Amino acid sequence: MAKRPPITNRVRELRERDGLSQAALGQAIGVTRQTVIAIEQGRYSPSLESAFRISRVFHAGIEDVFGWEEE
Amino acid sequence: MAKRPPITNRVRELRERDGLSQAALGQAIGVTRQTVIAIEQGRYSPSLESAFRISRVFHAGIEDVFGWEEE
DNA sequence: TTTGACTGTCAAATATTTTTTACAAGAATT
DNA sequence: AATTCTTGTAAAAAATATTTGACAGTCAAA
Repeated sequence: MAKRPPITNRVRELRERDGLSQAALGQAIGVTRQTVIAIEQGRYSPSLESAFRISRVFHAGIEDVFGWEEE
Repeated sequence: MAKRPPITNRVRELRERDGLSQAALGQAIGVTRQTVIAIEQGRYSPSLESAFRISRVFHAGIEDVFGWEEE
């Protein structure tokens, strides 16, 4: 990836709110721990599929978890 | 891609509602015509970034355009 | 009947996301 | 002190998304 995507997310905040480890969240949505780390750190934006799974774990909508920074 | 993703979308419907060609939509969101075709046909799900851009073109939220099929 | 705009397909190449494996360090517990 | 859980890093490989270029069919308009 060239640059950080114009997408923000509250994954870490919500994950800690629910007392989940990165590994546990990864398992819940079907990705590895490293993927969770990369998403939390904003190193890349997840697939739409991962984004849906993540938001559903938190019983939220995608746009409650992920934000769009206008360019 | 192995299988179709569990994601539905109303891109074609909204695009036609707004009288946009596939090429015009692609240009508006910064992807090629072939990418728009593939998304409309559900051959693969877009990146979260493309999904945001698409929904904003239609002045809608992501979940107004893309649907999640529970598995 | 030809031209242009639109949609579709296909294959190969490139870019990005995700996995796998391994190693390291801090905090809490035993 | 040793163990366990958690987070972090890194690099290579694999999977998936996207691009590029080319060719083809339909339809409406000129």
